Amino acid sequence: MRPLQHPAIEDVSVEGILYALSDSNRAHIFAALAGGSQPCTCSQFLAISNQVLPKSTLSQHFKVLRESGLIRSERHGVELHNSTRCEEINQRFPGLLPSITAALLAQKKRAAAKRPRAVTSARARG
Amino acid sequence: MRPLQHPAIEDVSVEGILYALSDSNRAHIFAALAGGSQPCTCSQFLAISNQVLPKSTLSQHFKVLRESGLIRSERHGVELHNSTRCEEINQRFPGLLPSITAALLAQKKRAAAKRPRAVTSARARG
DNA sequence: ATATTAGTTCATGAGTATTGAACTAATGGA
DNA sequence: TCCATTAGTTCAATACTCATGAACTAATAT
Repeated sequence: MRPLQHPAIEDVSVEGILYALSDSNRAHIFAALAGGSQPCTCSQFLAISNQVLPKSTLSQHFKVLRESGLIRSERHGVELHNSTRCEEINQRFPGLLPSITAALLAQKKRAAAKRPRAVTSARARG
Repeated sequence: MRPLQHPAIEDVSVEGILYALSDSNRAHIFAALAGGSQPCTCSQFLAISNQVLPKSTLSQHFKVLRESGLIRSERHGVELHNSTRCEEINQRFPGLLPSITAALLAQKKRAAAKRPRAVTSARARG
């Protein structure tokens, strides 16, 4: 299995970051990684907000996050340990990730307040 | 010609905003609208950073920006006057747009410093 | 009326996303 | 050592989305 590729921090683009986080599932994964203190495996996200994702799909999402520079993945035995690259990115683009994370959280809270028990659709760009 | 559709501010999603701005051309257009003091027409952007865009493509880009809630377009005679909805959005998602705009600007400056005279490619997500 | 200008819609080819199935690689037993 | 299990990747097929030339609409001017 070929080694995992991570872009150098100077090759990380704003557009790439925005694109990676423009998908609800990826945004969810990233928020969870950013919020937690420990690196997470991919399969911890096989279920996201009431929907089950095929693992091939999940693998692609992690690949997009990794190639955008948002996360770092390290192989430990059979699993991957994923963590964010927030510090590096925050140095390069100060305030960008915190404000996106805050906005996603605000949106989530508001949605939760509006519809007590419902399903969040993926790729809802409207 | 059917009237232009703008989402209500409470229907604007973070994902939609991030997606709209994940394209270099749209990000460029939005930054210009945000930076300038006057509403701009679409055709002012027929040329963007050394490349010429077909007007059908440009029309689609404005549609995406409009439907994401980032801009408002008003018909004045035969042309559209486009302006941002930054104030509304900043109230709903404080700090989000300023930090994205700042990051795009920082990236642009850095790129300009690195390559004295070159062409910026569209949809560069790497 | 006709021409011009600004922007939209449509059709199509190119590109990208999703996902089941097959695969690889690491590890843990018999 | 060999087989099973587990975690994740790759492949292939289908479905979807994007970019763009051509045809169109609507407003204005001549």
